[in-house]
Amino acid sequence: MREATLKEIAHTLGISITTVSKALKNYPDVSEKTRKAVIALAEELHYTPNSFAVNLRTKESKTIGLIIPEVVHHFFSGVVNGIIDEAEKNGYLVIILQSNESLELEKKQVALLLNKRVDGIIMSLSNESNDDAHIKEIIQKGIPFVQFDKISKLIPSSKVIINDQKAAMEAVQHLIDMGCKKIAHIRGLANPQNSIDRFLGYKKALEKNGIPFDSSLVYSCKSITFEQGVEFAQQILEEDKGIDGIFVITDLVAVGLLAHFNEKGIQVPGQIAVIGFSNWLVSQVITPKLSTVDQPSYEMGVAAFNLLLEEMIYRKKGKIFEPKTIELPTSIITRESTLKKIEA
Amino acid sequence: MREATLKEIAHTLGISITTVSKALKNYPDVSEKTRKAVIALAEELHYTPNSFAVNLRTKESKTIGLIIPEVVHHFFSGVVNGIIDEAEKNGYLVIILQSNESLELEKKQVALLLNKRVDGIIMSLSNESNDDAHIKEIIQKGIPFVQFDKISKLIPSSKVIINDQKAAMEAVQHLIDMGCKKIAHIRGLANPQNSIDRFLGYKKALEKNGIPFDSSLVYSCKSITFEQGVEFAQQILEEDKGIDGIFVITDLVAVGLLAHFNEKGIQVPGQIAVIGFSNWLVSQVITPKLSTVDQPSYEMGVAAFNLLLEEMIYRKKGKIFEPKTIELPTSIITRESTLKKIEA
DNA sequence: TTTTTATTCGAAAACGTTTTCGAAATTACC
DNA sequence: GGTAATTTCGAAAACGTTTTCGAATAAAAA
Repeated sequence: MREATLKEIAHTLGISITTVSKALKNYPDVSEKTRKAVIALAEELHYTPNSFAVNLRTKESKTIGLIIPEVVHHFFSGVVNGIIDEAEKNGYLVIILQSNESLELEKKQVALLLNKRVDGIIMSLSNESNDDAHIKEIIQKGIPFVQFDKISKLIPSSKVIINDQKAAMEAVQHLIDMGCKKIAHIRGLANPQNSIDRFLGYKKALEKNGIPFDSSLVYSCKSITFEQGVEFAQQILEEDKGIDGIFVITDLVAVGLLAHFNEKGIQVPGQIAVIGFSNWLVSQVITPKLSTVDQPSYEMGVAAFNLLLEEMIYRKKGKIFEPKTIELPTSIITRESTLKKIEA
Repeated sequence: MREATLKEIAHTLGISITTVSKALKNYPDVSEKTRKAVIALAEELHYTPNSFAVNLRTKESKTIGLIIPEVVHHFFSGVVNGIIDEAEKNGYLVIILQSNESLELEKKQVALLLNKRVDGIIMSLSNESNDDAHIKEIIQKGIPFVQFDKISKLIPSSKVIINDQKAAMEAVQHLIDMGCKKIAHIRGLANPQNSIDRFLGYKKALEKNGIPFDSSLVYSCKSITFEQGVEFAQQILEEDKGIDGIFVITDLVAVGLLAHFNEKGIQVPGQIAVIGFSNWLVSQVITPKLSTVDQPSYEMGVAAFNLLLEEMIYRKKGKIFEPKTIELPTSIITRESTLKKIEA
C-alpha cells in the first residue's frame, strides 16, 4: 500500500525527478510528449503529492486555526460554518479549538496553533481575556490574524464585528414605535463588551426619545440561562412597576420571560412586549414567536476568512498589510412578541 | 523574525545537530552538561520544532479529519465538541469538513483529507450516501477510520451508534405507560436508517403491548421542519381519529405540533401527549416542556475519538486492528408534554 | 559549415527533523 | 600499562518536494 512518489514515477519513466515535478505543475520547459507520459503514469499510480514534503518546502500548510469559546452555540456554529465553507473554496482547511471561556485554555490553544505553524488564525476572545500576551505573540510572529465578535480593540489586527450599541438602539426604538412607554432592560454579565454596548444602546434610545432613564428598570443577569429569564419575569410581575416592554440581552433569557408570562396569563405583546437578541432557532418556534435582532453569523465567518486570506496573500508577497475592520449590519426581526396592533 | 532551528542551536553551541536533537528529546546518550546547555539556549531562542519537518520525517501529523453533514446542528456540534476535547487531550488536532448532506461534496472532502494525509478520519455519512467507493478507499489505504451516527453497516470499520429502534420502543412504551391508547407516529424521510429504525421501534412497542398497528396513524415528513409539525397537527385535528399520543421523529417537528395544539387550545398532555427525539435545546424551554429521547452526543464524540486512537496506535505498531462497535445508551427524558396525572 | 537561438532536460541544494551506526573519548578493570 | 567496557558524540542518510541554474540537444539563422 505504498504511496507513489515523484521518484518512483521518474524511475519507471527513465527521467529525472525534476522533470516529473515540472510536468505535473505545467512548467513550460517540458515537452508535450513527456508531459503526457508523466500525467498518464501519475494517474495510473494515483499519485498525490506528499503534503508533508510540500509543507516543508513551501513553508505553508494551507491550514488555518480557529479558536472560539464553544462550538455548541448557535452563533458560533454559524460562524464556523461560514469559515469552513469559505476556507474550503479557497483551498484551505480549518483546525478548530475551543477555549471554553477560559483564559488559560485559550493560551494553550494559541500555543498549539503556533506550534502547528498554521498559515493564519481567526479567533473570538473568551470572556476572561484581559491579559493578551499570547495574542501579541501571534502578531509579533507575523502570523496573519483576524478577530471577530468578542475582540480586543487594543490588538492591531483585522476585525469583524457588529455594532451592538446601534443594534440595541434599534431594538429599543422598535419597542417605542410599538407604543411601549416604560421599557425595562435585562442586561448581560458585567464585563463582556457586548453586554455593555447593548446596555448603552438601550440608554441612548431612551434618551433620543425623551424618555428618562430609570436604573431600577435594568436587571443584571448572573447567568445567561432560561431560568434566569423565568426569575426576572417573576420579579417584574411582583414589582408591578407598569413595565410594558422589555429588551433582553439574548433570546434564551427572553424565552424564559415568555414562559413565565405565559404561565401567569400575561399577554405578550398585549400587556408586555418582549424583544431578544441573536435570533436563536428557538425564537421562531416559541409561542408567541419572539422578535429579535439578527446577527449574521455565517456572513461574519465568511468575512473573517476573507480578511485573513487577504492578509496571507499580502504577507506572502512580502508586502505590509494594513488591518481592516468590517462591521456587518444587524437587522430587527419583528415577530409576534412585539407586534401590538397600532397599525395605521 | 526567523524561527530558531536545531542547526542554529548546534552552531552557536559548537556541537552537532544530532546532539541537539537528542538533548531535547532526552536521549540517554548525551551528557548532563550539554543537555543543560542545549535546553537553556533552546528556551532562550523560543525554539519549537518545525512541525512540517517532523511530519515529513515521522510520517504523521497528529491531526485527524472529521466529516459531518453540518456543524450548525445541536447533535453534531455536541459530537464535534466531544471529539475536539478528547483529541486535544491526546495531542491531536481536528480538521472539520461539512458534507451538507451531499454525496458529491462528501467525496470531495474525503479526497481532501486523504491528500492532507491526516492520521485518521471520523465521519457521519450524508443521507445521500449509498455509493461508498470513496469510503472503501479510506479503508483500503489503511487509514484508521471510525463511523458514527449515520453509518454504513457494509463498511468494515469501527462504529459508534445508538440503538434507534430500542430508543423508539422506549419512547412509545412511555406513552403507553402514561395511558395513551391510540398512538400516532410522525416519521422521518423514507431513506435514512434512523428514520426506518425509529418507525420499526414504534411498531414493535405497539405489538409488544397488544395494540394493533394502524398505518393510517403514521405520517411521513417531507421535510424536517417546524412547519411540517404545524401541518401535521392541523391534519390530525381535522381527521379527529381520537389520537391521544404522538411519537415524533425529532424535537423540531414535535415543537411544531405543540405550537399548533397550543393555538387551538388542545391540552398537552391532557388530550394528546407528545414525545420527541434528540433533546434539542428548544425542548426544555417550550411550554409545555417536551419529553424526548436524549442522545449522548458529547459521549459519542469521545468514544469515536478513542476508537480511532486505539486503531492509530495498533496500526503504528504494525499490528492488525479488529474493528469495534460501541453502542451508547439513550435515555427517555420525561417532561411536561407526556406527564399525565395517573400517578398511583 | 558555423554560430545563434530556442527548447528540453537534470544535478543539486534546500526545507528541518529523526535515527542509525560507528568513532572517539572517557572510565573501569586487571 | 594495557585492555575492556562505558559514555558521549557526530556524520550521514532519509523523508519527498520545489526551484535554480547550467548543460545538452535540437532548430534556426548566417
